[in-house]
This record gives sequence, structure tokens and C-alpha cells, in this order.
Amino acid sequence: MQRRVTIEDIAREAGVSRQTVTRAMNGMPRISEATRARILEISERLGYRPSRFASNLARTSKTKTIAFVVDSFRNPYYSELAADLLDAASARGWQMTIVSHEDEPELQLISRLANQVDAVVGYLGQTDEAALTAAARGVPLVLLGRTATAEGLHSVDFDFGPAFAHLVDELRKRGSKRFGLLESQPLGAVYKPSTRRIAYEDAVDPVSAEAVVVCEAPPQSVDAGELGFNELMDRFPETDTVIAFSDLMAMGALRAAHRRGIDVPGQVRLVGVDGLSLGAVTSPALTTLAILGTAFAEQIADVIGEALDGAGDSAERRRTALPILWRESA
Amino acid sequence: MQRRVTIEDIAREAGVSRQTVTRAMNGMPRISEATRARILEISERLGYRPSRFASNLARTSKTKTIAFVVDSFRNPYYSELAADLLDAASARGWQMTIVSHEDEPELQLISRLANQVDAVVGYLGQTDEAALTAAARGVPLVLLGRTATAEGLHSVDFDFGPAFAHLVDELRKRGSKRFGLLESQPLGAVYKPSTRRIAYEDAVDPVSAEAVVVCEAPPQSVDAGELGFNELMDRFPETDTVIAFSDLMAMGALRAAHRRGIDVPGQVRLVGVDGLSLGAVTSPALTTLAILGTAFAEQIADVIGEALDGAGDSAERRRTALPILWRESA
DNA sequence: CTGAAAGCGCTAACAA
DNA sequence: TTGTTAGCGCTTTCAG
Repeated sequence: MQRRVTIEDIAREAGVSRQTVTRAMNGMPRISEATRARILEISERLGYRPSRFASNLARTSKTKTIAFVVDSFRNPYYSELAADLLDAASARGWQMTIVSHEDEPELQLISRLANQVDAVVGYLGQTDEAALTAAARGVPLVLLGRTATAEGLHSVDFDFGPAFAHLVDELRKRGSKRFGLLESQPLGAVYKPSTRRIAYEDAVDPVSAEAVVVCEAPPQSVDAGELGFNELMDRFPETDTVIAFSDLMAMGALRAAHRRGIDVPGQVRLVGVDGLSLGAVTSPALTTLAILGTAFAEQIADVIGEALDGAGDSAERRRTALPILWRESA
Repeated sequence: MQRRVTIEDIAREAGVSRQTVTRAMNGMPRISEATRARILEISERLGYRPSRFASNLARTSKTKTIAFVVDSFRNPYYSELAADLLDAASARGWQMTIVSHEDEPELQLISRLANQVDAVVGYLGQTDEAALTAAARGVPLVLLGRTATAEGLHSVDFDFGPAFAHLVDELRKRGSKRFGLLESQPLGAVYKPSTRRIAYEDAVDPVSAEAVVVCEAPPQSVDAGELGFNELMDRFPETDTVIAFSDLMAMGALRAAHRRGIDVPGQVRLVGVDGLSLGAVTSPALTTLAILGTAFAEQIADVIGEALDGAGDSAERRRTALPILWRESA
């Protein structure tokens, strides 16, 4: 392996000091155009590449980088959230790197990230909070979609309770009587009702609370939604309003409805959860309980900001409200 | 601003040397469990956060970070490409940061990135190659969707010529006679036929070559596709095969076809370009000239890899083939 | 098992 | 306009 070309080499070649090279390279003042041009020419000839670690170490204002961890980046929910977060991050002058942890064990991923970024945010599944904190080795961690309890752990969670209560209320005003629910479940896992489901059951009448289908195949997918909708309508034909726990599933339900000749929203109203922009291009466009959007991303960014500044003692914990995005399907 | 807590502070507090602290923090051997535990406790109490710049500077194997620059991350084409690229990057042990350049001038963005990452790859619009190279200050640049000519600039371009020839050929075999084309154009820009259009015109018969609609409103959008399809069918009712220059436009065309009661592929065959996974969930599913996929991402990653290793002298330039993804719409 | 010394490559502050 | 002197905070030899 070749020794790296440093400013030292350029300085020697040009017969100037390292400082002069720095000035030339970074477009700083107090240097003559002639020497700058000469140095630039030499650095190119020598194949010089600055070391960002060295420069950031020496520099007073260091660039902040945060890592956003998702399950799979192919899920539009994550990519849209990433887009929102990216905007919020660059508005604050941060870099954001996106990491998907397909196979790598979560704790290992976190400790790897810990010496590459200044904060880690994402949907982390690991429930042992002490282990998470330990793996982060002092780097702030912001958990999404759950509420942290351990000291020093930050989190932004959703307020599903009020959201479902409000949604069901509004739907009733529009004539909904019998609700049905489409939930999905990771393949082969032991079923455990989600916080969403619990919030939903609190919001609807007892009969509706029974009409729940838990889709088995590929969770959160369009196919799961299609399968689930069919099963739901077979088992609970009275259903006049279907709530799917993700927009992708709702899209599958929409497709199933088309195929069965069920008019949406004429015969069955359909509501998703997530707020995917994709939901706007289906026909009919999808009404949804919107998680995504600038508000959520800004809130996350604020939490990160405080975590970055804070000495690490006080932990930020927020709960975010979910507005209803009325479109055509309900 | 507080002075930062360093290993020095911990060492002093613990009454050991800095090296011992390093050993404790990084889980290195040759240290007793007792002192490790004590040091970890102290570092937590003091709120120590390692400096990734210092550690990477001192470390022999540095982590590589590449930046992927896109127009807007809300376009599924870019987010799917990002996902592919992310896989290729993490397989190589690289970090990837995604940057969208909404307002920031491109050259400024590049020179900013130049001291934060080890390579920049993306769809860069700037045509002045010398300016690009200068802005990158020695950091390798990989241009996508165009072919670089200047020295030291890498690129991965598409081979539209053979792709369209092959596509048109295959479609003819399936009975297509009259082709129509949907292109889109940035709002308010002077129209300049794309390389895709030129390749297309070379592939079809003269009459078909006339049937081209350039959509004006939001380029590459579903709406543009819908508008364009309507105009195309009004002006060229003989058309039996529509090629849209992006999958999103094709999705809009599909919607328009449904609304006009035109059966796809029965009356009109429809083909998109991009290979979005989204195209698999429309009904009928979208046939497309696939850009996306592991092959493209791997090719890009290879180019980046060589750029990262290479002394910067030889430039890698590749052209990638586009396979046809036959689904239901054609 | 622990410590001392010597950098990693660059920039800030000052002096010339 | 240029050079000098100190670091930035950490890890890597190599001794002890």
C-alpha cells in the first residue's frame, strides 16, 4: 500500500509551508493567486486527496452526521420518512447516512455506527434498553415508534389512542357503522396485539372490535392487504368501513375491492395508516392517518438536536399526534 | 461551549494512562476486567463521547463513506436506486450518505461534500466537466446517466440504443404496429430531445416516430403521464403501443387508460422505463425497460471501488444494458 | 497487564 | 503574503 500524499508532500514540492497549501486548497484568503494556482497544479499532479478526518479534527466546527436505521429501504414508508428527515437534517447542516440492517445483529450495528456518526435514530427492535445504551457507547440514540424508559435514551412515539378515537368518531359522522381491521404480523412470529390494535379496540364498538383479520404473509405488503381484505369481507360481510394498519395494505385492500366489484368509498370506506404520498395516486385516492410529513420529521430532528447538544443527562421523549389526511377513499 | 471530555480526562480521573482507557473503550485485550469496568463507569459518569474523527485519523483502517446525490428523494426511482446502491455499498463495508440538492448550487454542494466523504456519485446536471472536477478537489466523482469525457471523471451511462431496438423488436413480434411515445420535459425549459428519444426514433418506423407527446407539467410524474396519454390518444388514435419514458408516467397513462375505458394490454400495450418495483403492484402490472436492479448498482459500486483505489489517473467509464421486465401491460 | 512516546493529517493563531 | 508553532483526540508501536 502506497503512502498517502499529504499537504506536507505538496509543500515540499512547491517549496512553501503546509499552511500555504492549506490556504490554497480551501480557497482561503491571504495567498497570491500565483502560488495558489501553482499549488493546485502540483496537488493534482501528485494525486493529492485531503483527509476528511484530519481536517475535521483540526477544524473548530465539525460536521455532524446522524445515522437513520431502517428495516428495509425498499419499503416506501421508510424511504418517505427518510426524505422528510433528510430535509430536516440538511436544514440543520447535518449529514445523514441511511443504514438498513438486513442481517447484521442490531447491537453490533449500533456499536459499529457509534464510531462513525454523532447520533443514531431509527426503528430499533431490540427491547433491552440497557444493551442498546451500552452498545451506543455515549452516542445519543433516538428510538422511533416506541417510548424509551431507560435513562439517557431518547424517543419519539405515536399517540395512537387519540388518533383512532378521533378517526372512528369522524367516520361515524360520515355514516360508518361496522368497522373492520386489517393488521399484519411478521411471518412465523407469535402474535402479540400491537399498540395500534389496542388503541383501535378502545375506539370502536364491541361488535366491530371482533372484526379483525391478521394477515399472515409478507407483513405490511400490498399482497397481505389483498388477502386480508378478502378474508375480512368473507367473514364479516356487514363491514362498511375498513381500516388497514398501513397504506400498503390499504392499497392491497383497494385492489381486492376492485376485483370483487366493491365500490370504494360507496359500499366500503377504506382508511390506511402512514400517510404515504403514494396513496394520492391510487384511484380512489387513499384516506389515511398520516404519520409521515414535516411535523414528524421536525420533531425527530429537534430531539436529535437536543441530544447532540445536551451533555447526555436529560432524555427527550415525545409523542406525536397523527392528523387524518382525508382523500377520496373515506 | 463546554470543553469536550476526552480520554485524557478519564485517564486522569481513573489514575491510569490514556492507552488503558482506549483499551477499555474498544473492548481490546490486555486489560483486567476490573479496570475496564471502572473506566467504563467513569466514562459514563463524565459523559464521555469518543471523537470519530480522532479515532479514524489514528486508526489504520479508515471507514469509507460515499455520497449519493439525487434531485429529490421523493421520486421512487431515486429511492429504489438508493436502496440498491446501499446494499452494494454495505456489502463492501462502505457507509453511504444520501444528499438531495434541492436549492444548493451543484458545484457548491460538491465542494462541500468533498471534505466529508471519500467519493461522490450521482445524477449531476452540471455540464462543465472541468468545473465539476475542480469542485471535487481530488475526491473521485462518478456521474450517472451520462458519459464523462474529461480526464479523471468516472461515469456509468445507459445503453439506450440497443435497448429500444430490442424492445421495439419484441413488441412487433407480439403484434405491435403503431408506437406512441410519452416524454416529459422540465417546466419552462427549452425542449431538447433526450438521448432516449433519439434512440427510440432510431428504433421505430417513420410514422410511429411522429407520434410523440412531450408532457409539460411536473416532469416524470403520474399526472404528466395521464395528461400525456390523453393527448397522445386524441392526436394519434391508431396507436396500439405506448412507451412512456418513466414508470411513473406509465402509471399515469394506465390511470388515463382505465378512465377512457381502454383495455391494457388488450387494446393498447403499455411499457415504462425504470424498473420500479411499484410497477409490480398496478393492475395490470407494468412492463418496463429496467434500469434499476442489482446489476446496475453493482456496476456503479465497482466503478466507485476502482476510483477509491486508483491513484485517480485512469477513469472508469461504463455503459449498462437495460433488460426488459415483462409483466402484464405489454 | 500497563505506560511512554510518537504520530495520524490537518488548521488556528499568531508572528514575520 | 507567507511561515511558525501548537494543538485537535485518538491509536499504535514498543517498553516496562
